[in-house]
Amino acid sequence: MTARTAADARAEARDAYRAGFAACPTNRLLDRMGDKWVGLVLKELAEGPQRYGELARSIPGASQKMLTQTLRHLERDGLLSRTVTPAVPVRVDYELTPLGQSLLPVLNAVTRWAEQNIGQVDRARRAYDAQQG
Amino acid sequence: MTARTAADARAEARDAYRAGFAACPTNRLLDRMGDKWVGLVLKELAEGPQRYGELARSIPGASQKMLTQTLRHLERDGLLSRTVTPAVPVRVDYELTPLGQSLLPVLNAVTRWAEQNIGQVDRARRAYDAQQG
DNA sequence: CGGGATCCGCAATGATACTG
DNA sequence: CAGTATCATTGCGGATCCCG
Repeated sequence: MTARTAADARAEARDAYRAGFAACPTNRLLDRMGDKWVGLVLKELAEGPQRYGELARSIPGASQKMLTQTLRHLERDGLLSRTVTPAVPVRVDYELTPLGQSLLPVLNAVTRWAEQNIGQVDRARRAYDAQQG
Repeated sequence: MTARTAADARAEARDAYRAGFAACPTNRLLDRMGDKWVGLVLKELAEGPQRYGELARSIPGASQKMLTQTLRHLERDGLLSRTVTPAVPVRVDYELTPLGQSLLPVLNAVTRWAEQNIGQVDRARRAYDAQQG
């Protein structure tokens, strides 16, 4: 059948919308910042360059894999730079780029809102949960 | 064996750290905002109250399930209110609460950075990909 | 020291059908 | 109209072993 059902139309609209959605800068950024360890890594590097091991010790919650993956993503996006110093043993330093530093104020805005309003959120959550299990 | 291996110690450190991590307001907020459709929904409701169907049409990329789930989460966190008007057919309106509105400037900060810097991010990404496939 | 490679479980996401 | 219920998928996050 070549009949165009309503479902087909909806599916097409979805796909078209999602193409635009994936390209939307805001959502791309939110997606990145929503990555579990991105916020922590940026906060750590905000205070200065650090070696891989230092980061790993500062953020013991992240597995090696996730820490490396997070660092690679941020490097790919140009938010931080990775510097390898050939020696024995090898030394690798991570540092925020100017672009990465320009993101810090945004991150701080998020942090400030979160700290100031987390109480209200928790109260709302308790009220919601109490009212209807 | 009751021997305490280094792996055990690391596992404990991880768990302890993660408990604190889960409680960190910033990460909780980033997690929520990172939810795929939260940004879109907030942007839509920023312009005024809307009915469920309006939202669904404005955001065709989201399935019914995900839209409803997103709305429920935001309602639970006290960021928006859900008003049911008993009628035939039923009418349900969603509206940002003051708390939800107070989050808009933060979201706008994210949007502004994203729009201004997405070009650099894309350039960095192309450079990274070109250099090492 | 700073990873890479691999395998795995589970939760997030989604498509579809049905309901008050 | 505004959902709920159900089932399928997939990929994130993680554990573990190995390497230069």
